[in-house]
Amino acid sequence: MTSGPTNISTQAPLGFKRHDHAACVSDGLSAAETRCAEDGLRFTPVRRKVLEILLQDHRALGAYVILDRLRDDGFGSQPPVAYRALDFLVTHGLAHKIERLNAFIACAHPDQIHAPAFMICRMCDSVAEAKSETTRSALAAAAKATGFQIERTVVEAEGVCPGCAQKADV
Amino acid sequence: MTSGPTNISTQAPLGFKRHDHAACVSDGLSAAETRCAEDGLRFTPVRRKVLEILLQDHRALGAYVILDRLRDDGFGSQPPVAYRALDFLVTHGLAHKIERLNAFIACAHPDQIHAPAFMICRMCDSVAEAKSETTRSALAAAAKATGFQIERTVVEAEGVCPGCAQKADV
DNA sequence: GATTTCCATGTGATTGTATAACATTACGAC
DNA sequence: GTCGTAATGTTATACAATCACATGGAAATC
Repeated sequence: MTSGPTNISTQAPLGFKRHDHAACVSDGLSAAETRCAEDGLRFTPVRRKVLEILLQDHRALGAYVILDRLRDDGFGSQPPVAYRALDFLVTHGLAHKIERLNAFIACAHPDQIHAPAFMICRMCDSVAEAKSETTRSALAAAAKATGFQIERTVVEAEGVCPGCAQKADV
Repeated sequence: MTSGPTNISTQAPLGFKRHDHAACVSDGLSAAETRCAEDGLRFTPVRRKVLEILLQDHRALGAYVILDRLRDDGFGSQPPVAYRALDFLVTHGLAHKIERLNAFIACAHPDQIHAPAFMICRMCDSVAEAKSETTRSALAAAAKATGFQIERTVVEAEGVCPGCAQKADV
């Protein structure tokens, strides 16, 4: 493969922006390795493979799609194989579940603790992760008023991404 | 049953607050009737029954639980019966889906258009609906920055409700 | 009032999502 | 090495959601 200093090797179709997508995958995997080493977690082959699969798309993948790809690579082929790896990744902040879609996506900011917010395009299925501290604090205020203790938040917006909006406007 | 003017007939265990729960059900049903009459919608027996079932709990019910209760009352027993009624209620703002639980709950403010936010207690499974305009606007700001057009939002907080927190503290 | 049309319901079958339960294997601590 | 624990493999099953098609009933049209 030819590659210059700022070569856009894999023209990522999605994520709302063009970017060097090969870097997403390798950076994501090495960030996860570092993180697991620091925290004494075992970044086993299945877990690594599932994260790699997730990193390849800026869209949410259903557990059974992931399972199919695992099977292709010679891993176990029953649902728990995929679900356990996904549980691990989600628990340790390396991936997120998109509740609206019953699907999973690699974390875009694995280096920091955060309460994520997502924007889901209903036309191209791409999913973007936003750091939404403001949203979180607004929720926290509402909860405080009633004495509710928040442990986890789900914030997902469904709509049309910039790219698809442009195409639809024509 | 004895009953005074402000009798709390059914001591509602949940919803984060004690209240006259019988009123929740009857008020909810009549609000729905009014609403459907105004908008020329058909508030059929199945739809009415499903809303009544939802109103009886301040918790989210899975589609199959609802289906079981429908069957007990002599309605159709196949999944589509429940899902169609739920679709109707959700579409017209009389109920909401809690994505985190893949379950449904009656709307607490059926009289106004709103983007709801929910607080889900992981200990007692009760769900409270908050009017959270601030949360919505925070999300809108984040979306505007990237050019994303929001059509629908999912805002759900999971944690511990005041009542359960108190019990756990002991 | 009969007919047409549309919407709602009933039913069977199927697909997708998720977990329970249990056997087996690999790893790390001692 | 062996022992406890964590991870994986596998079977089976529960729960969630939709498809496709038949039936029935209300309202609109004529």
